[in-house]
Amino acid sequence: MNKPVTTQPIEIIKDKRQAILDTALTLFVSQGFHGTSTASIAKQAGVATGTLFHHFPSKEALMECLFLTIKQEFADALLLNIHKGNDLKHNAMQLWQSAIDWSLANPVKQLFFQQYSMSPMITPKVRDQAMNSILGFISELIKQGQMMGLIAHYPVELMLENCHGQYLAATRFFIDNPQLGTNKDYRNASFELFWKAMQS
Amino acid sequence: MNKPVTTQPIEIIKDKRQAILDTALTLFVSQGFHGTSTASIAKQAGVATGTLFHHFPSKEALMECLFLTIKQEFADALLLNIHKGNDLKHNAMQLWQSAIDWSLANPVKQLFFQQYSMSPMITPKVRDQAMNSILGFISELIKQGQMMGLIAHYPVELMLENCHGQYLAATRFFIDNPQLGTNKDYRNASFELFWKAMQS
Amino acid sequence: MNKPVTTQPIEIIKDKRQAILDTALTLFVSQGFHGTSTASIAKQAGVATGTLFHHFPSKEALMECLFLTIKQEFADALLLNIHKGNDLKHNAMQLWQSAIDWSLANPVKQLFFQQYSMSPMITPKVRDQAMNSILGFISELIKQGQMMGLIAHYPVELMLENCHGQYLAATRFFIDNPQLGTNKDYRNASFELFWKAMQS
Amino acid sequence: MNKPVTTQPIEIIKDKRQAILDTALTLFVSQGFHGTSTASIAKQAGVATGTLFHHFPSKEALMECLFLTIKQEFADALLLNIHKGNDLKHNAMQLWQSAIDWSLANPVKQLFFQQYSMSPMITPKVRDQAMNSILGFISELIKQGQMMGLIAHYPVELMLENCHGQYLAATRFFIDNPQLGTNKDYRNASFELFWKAMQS
DNA sequence: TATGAATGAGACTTCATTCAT
DNA sequence: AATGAATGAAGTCTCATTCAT
Repeated sequence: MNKPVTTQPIEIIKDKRQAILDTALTLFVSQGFHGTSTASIAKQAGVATGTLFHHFPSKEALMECLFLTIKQEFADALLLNIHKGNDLKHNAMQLWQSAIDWSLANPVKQLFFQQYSMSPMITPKVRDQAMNSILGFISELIKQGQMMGLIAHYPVELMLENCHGQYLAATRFFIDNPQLGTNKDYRNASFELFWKAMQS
Repeated sequence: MNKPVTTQPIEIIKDKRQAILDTALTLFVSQGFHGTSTASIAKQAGVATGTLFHHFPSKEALMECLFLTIKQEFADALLLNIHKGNDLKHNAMQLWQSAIDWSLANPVKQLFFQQYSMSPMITPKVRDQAMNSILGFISELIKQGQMMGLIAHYPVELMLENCHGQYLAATRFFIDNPQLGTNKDYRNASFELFWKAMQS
Repeated sequence: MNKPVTTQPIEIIKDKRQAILDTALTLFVSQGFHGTSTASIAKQAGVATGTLFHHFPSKEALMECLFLTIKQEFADALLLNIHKGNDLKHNAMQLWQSAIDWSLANPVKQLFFQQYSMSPMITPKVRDQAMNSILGFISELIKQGQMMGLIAHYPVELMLENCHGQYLAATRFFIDNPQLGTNKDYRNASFELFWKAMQS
Repeated sequence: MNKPVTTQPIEIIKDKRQAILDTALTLFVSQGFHGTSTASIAKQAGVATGTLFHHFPSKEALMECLFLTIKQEFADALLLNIHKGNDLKHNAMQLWQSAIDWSLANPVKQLFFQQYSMSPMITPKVRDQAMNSILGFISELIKQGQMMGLIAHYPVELMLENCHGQYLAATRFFIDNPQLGTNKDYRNASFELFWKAMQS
């Protein structure tokens, strides 16, 4: 029996490891981490139960890999749109809108963050690592702004946490109300709320 | 055998149902919902496994009861400190400080909210019910402020979500840094960030 | 607080012991012995869980009491209609019709027999005792008929078992098809099948 | 390590699924459905508890599978011995004797039928399906006999139920008195009782 | 007689993980 | 790399029964 030289649809060629990650994302978001069995991930991904454990040593490891992969995707999307100009507010706005855009383009991944960023499923070490690498340059922006007198002089760590909280709130709102995601008024309002809090 | 005139320590008299709720709170926060077995709750609460199910039909029902009970406690604490004066900003600050105070006085309960307010362990129906009954008067305050020209004219639902997000961020910060909870500068800063976002 | 002198409806006055027996009958038939908890019997009978165990030392004892009580009821109904005439076939028919009548008048009790007469819930001792006391005079009738040359000369124990089997089949049929219970043709047919097997 | 050329005893080669079915049959008959724990089935079958649930989604499903499997076995045994000759009574006798033979050769399976054919453990749907597929050709035989004037003209469904009842009675008798199973007189008597009821 | 909270053994079932193929 | 039958520990929940009131 010869192996036929097929030009199969992309989805079928896509390697099993990626299929497992994709399926895990969907199921973790819709049913929770403990509500999702490795068997169900394997089944829906179209692989055998054993296969999952060839690619990931454990369920926890799969979760960690998923978390870091998506965080990296998010960071890449943000970095792509950073054009350091002289206008700090403009830069901040671009960053904010990029982040909102990404969350609207990847609602399932954003829901994944909402659910798991703070959950005990993610070890603090992994969480902090992911957070800092992303919030690192936010922190820099805030310090710069303060030195330039454009940003209020509150403790930086408090402001950082506040940024994160407002961002989560905004994406939560837009994901719950998808039709407003393209509405200029709402989009601007979400940034203005944020910026007013920050500015001096 | 005479019935002894007991002056038992309060903790022992406290009924078993409450002991179960208290223990569940602690364990859910420290080990997660799925990481906590009903057997361990019962054991640590000093009751038999069957007793838990005598008072709560299921583990989920126990969680729901716990969530609503604590939300009510929080709401009661806030309502106690509302003194409607003419100065809107002052009123808002009192509310904000009451909320922060409560979270510092009840750090475990606050952690419980951080973990479960957005989790799939809580039915959307229950979550919304709890949210609306509490955030209801916040919504009213915002609308009043807008009519008086003191609060910015952004969509109310977006502002509401933003309030919640900033509150979660502030309590997260103070619980992670307990020694700053009594620091006037940090406390004021947390309110100022919030208020600046809101004001017109 | 005075106890009012009420003339309560019979159902409420009916003593709790009987209420427990009645409820147990219904539930055992509809949900099976193991599918029925003592708690559910007590609840539906309108008594406390403990009360059941004041009247019956155990669930098994309740079952046994129920079984014997109903068997006795059935036997009483049959004996009432026995008028020993000279016509053996006529006597047999009266007996047969009485039995069918009883089963139609007490369908739940008949279903109870269908389910439990042969089940391991009833100890063989109790079962045999109940059986023999009733089938005793059937046995006598057969022997008489054989001596008179009216009944076929097969082994009595085999015929006895056959009688029982045909009776169960007939009641099963009439209970499954209640509208045919009053149909003369079906009623006569059920007896004729039985009698033809028996006669010599 | 070479794969040994095993000539293992048949019992050990027999797959685990079958071992579970066999053990379940024995235990359900001797201890009842609810008196038999899935753990005890697995243990006595020599497999892990999980294995049972790998092959059968639930205890109920195991019961259903067992019931249908045995019913099929019984039907196969009957069909094997049907030789449609011209003598209807002879055909009926062959069928009757085959059925009794099967019950004597498989007493445990027959006891299983006695206990569970009418029990609430078996869904009415499953019960009817099994019954009809087997009793289907009995029904045809009766109709044929009636057209040929050999069988009494009573309602077919009533006669069918009667057949079943007499069959259960006969097997009950022979299983309770195993030494009479080979006794010609008793065997013939059991058929004659049946046939006399049927004939016109 | 009646109550119903409390008990704890034991039931069914799930599931992450392994391993021979 | 891939498979999927097998494992057995651990989880949630049920329930007959007791006992202080």
